[in-house]
Amino acid sequence: MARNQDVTIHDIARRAGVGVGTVSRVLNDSPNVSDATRAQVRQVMAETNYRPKSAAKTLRTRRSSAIAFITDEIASTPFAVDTIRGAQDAAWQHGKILLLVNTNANEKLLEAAIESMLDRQVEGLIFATWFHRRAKLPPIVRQLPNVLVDCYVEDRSLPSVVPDEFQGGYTATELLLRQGHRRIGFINNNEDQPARWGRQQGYVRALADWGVPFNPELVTFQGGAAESGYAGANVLMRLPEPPTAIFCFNDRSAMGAYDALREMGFVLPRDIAIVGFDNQEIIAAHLRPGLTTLQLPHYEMGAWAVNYLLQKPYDLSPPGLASAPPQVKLPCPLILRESHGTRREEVQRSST
Amino acid sequence: MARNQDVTIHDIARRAGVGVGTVSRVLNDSPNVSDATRAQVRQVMAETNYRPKSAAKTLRTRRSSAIAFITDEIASTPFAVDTIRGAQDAAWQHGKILLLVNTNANEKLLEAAIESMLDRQVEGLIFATWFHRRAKLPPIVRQLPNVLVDCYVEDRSLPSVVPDEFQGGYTATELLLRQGHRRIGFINNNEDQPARWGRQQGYVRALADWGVPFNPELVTFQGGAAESGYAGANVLMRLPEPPTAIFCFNDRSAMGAYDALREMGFVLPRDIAIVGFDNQEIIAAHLRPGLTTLQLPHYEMGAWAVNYLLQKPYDLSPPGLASAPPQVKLPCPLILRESHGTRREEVQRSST
DNA sequence: CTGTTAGCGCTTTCAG
DNA sequence: CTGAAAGCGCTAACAG
Repeated sequence: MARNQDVTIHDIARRAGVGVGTVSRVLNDSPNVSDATRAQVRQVMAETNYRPKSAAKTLRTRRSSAIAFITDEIASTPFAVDTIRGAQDAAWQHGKILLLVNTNANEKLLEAAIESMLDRQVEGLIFATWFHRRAKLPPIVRQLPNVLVDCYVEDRSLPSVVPDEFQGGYTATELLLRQGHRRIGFINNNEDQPARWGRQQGYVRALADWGVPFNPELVTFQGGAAESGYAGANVLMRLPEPPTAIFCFNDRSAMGAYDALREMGFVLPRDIAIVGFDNQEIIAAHLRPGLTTLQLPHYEMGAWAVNYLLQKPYDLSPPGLASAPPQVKLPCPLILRESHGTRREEVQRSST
Repeated sequence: MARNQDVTIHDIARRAGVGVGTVSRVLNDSPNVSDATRAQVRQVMAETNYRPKSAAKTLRTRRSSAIAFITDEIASTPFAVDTIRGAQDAAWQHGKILLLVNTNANEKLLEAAIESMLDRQVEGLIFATWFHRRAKLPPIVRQLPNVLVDCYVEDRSLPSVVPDEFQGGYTATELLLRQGHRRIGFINNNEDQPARWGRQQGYVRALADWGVPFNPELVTFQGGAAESGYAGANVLMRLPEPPTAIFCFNDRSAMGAYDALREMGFVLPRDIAIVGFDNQEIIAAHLRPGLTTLQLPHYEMGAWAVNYLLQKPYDLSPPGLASAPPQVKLPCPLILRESHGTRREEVQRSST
C-alpha cells in the first residue's frame, strides 16, 4: 500500500462511479446515501488509502476542530501534566485536537499566540496557569470562546474553573478534628494567593463548626517551600502549648515539617498528626509515614474546560444579554495515607 | 476595531488598489514589491485588522507549520513538562505550533492519532515516552518525518534522542571517587531498562578507570521507588564492609535511602555520601542535605527533536540510499548540592 | 437518493 | 515590479 499523499475526493468519486457530493456525504455520515453506494465508496476509500485533508475542510466550513491550550509558563510542578491530560482526553473524545502554546509568562508572546490561534480558527481557547491566581489577558481573547483554568480575571468577566480552596481547608481541618485534635496548627503560605485565603477560611470555619475557638497563635505564615514547613513546625512546636496536629499549606512544606518534627524527637503520627495539600505523588506517597493530603483537581479542571467550550457551540453571547460567565470551583478530594493518625474519634468524640 | 472575522486578501487588495497577487507577496515578504506598494498594503492590512487564514494557506501550500507531539501516556512525573516545554519553545522559534496528543498507551488510539496528524498535514511527528525505553510504533509513522524522544525502536530504524545513561553513571561514580571514596555502593533498578544497564556500565567503567576493583556485593537491585532505596540502603549498610558512599538509581530511591540511613544513625553526608539521579527538583532540592544528582536532559531532548525535524526539510529519504537515522544521546549534567560531601579530593588523591 | 456547480482564502504561474 | 487567472480539496446548495 503506497503512500496516499494525493488522492482526493474526486479520485475516489471517479473510481467509485459517483459524484463528489456523494463521496462527501459518506465522509460526513449523511443519511442520504443508499447503503449500496455507501459501501461502494467506503470500499474505494479503503483501497485507495484515502485520507481527507483537514485544511480543505476547515477552509470550507470555517471550523478547525482544534482547541487552543495556552499556558503562562510551565513551572516545575507536575500539575501541568494533569491539566493537559485532562484537557487532552476530553478533547479527543469529541474528536478535537489540542494546539499547545506555552508563553513563558511573556505578554507579547501571549498576544502573538492568541492571534496565531485565531488564524487557525480554533474553536475555543483555554488559558491555564500552574497555580491558582489572578490572571491578566489581552482583550483579543474575547474574540473566541474561552475559559480559564486555575485562574480568573479581576472582574470575573471570563468563565473559569479553579480548585475549591475553602472546601480543601475545611476538609483537612475537619479530618483532624474528627481524629480528636483540638489544638490544630496551620502552617500557611505568606503570599497573597487564593489558596492561602481560601484554605484558611476553610480552617477557621471547620473549627467554628466544631465549637473550637480560633487561636491565631496556631497559624504561622511561611513560604511555600520545604524550608518554610521546617521553620513553621519550629515556630508552632515551641509554643507554650504546642498543637497536637498540623495542617500544612502544601506537601512541600509538610516535607519540611516532617524533618523539623523528627529532629525535635517527635514520632509521626503518634505525637503529631499532619495533613498536607496538593497530593504531589512523589512526595506524599513516599514520605514516611505516607502523607495524608488533599488533591488538586487538575485533571478535572482540564477536562471541565474542554467540555465547557464544546458544550456551548457558537455562543459568543452578545454582550447585552450575556448571562454571567460561570466561575466553577471543583472539589479537592481527600487522600488518606498515614500521617493524620489513626482514629481516635470514638474516644475523643465522647469527651467533646 | 471590530472583530476581523472575514476580511480576505481580496478585500485588502481592492482597498489598497492592487491585485491579490501583490498582497500575497507582501504577506510572504517577497522582494518583488516596491517599498511604496508594500507600505500601502501593510497600511490597509493594519486598518482592516486583517489576519491570514492558515487553513487556506495550508490547503494551497500543503504545509501546515504544525508539528505533532504524541505521547504514550503522561505519567505522574514532572519530566513530561520539561520535554513539552523544550519542544514548544523550539517550535515557536520556527513559527511552528505543536499539536498535542496523549494516547494513554493505547495502540489503537496511537494509530488513530497518527492518522489524524496525517490529515492535518503536520510537518513532522515527535513521539515521546516518559522514561527511557524501547517503543513500538505502527508502520504508518514512516509516512512522516519523525523522531523519537526518550525511546527507540528495536532496529533503530527511526531517529531518536535519549539521555546518555552511561555518562550519567560514570559522572556520578567519578564524583564519589574524586571525593576519595573507594567503597561505593550502587542501589540500582531491577527492571530491564536502558537506564539500569547504562548507568551500571558507567559505574563499572569509572571504577575501572580509577583502578578500583568492581565488587558485585556493593550493587543491589531494587525497584525505582522510595521504598526500594530504603531497602537497598539496609542491604548495603549491613554488609561486613559497608560502603562509604552510595549512588542511587534515582532521586526517589535516594529519598528512601536517606530515611534508612538516618534511622541507622548515620549523618549525611558526613558518614555516607549520596548521589541520586533525575534531579526531581521537588525531592532533590528539598531533601536535607540537598541531594547531589544528575539531571535528565528532558528540555533539551524536546528541543532537539523539533530542531531535527525542521532542519531536514522534506527529506523522506528514499529507502535505498537512506543514511542511518541518528541515535543521539544527550548528556546528563551533574547537579551539585550537599549530599556528595565536601571535597576530600586532595587528601585522598595523594594516597591513590 | 445523487450529480453538478460554486466557491472557502490563499499562492503561484504567466504575461505584461 | 504587478495584475489576472487557475486551482489546492472539500462542502453545500440546487436541481433533478
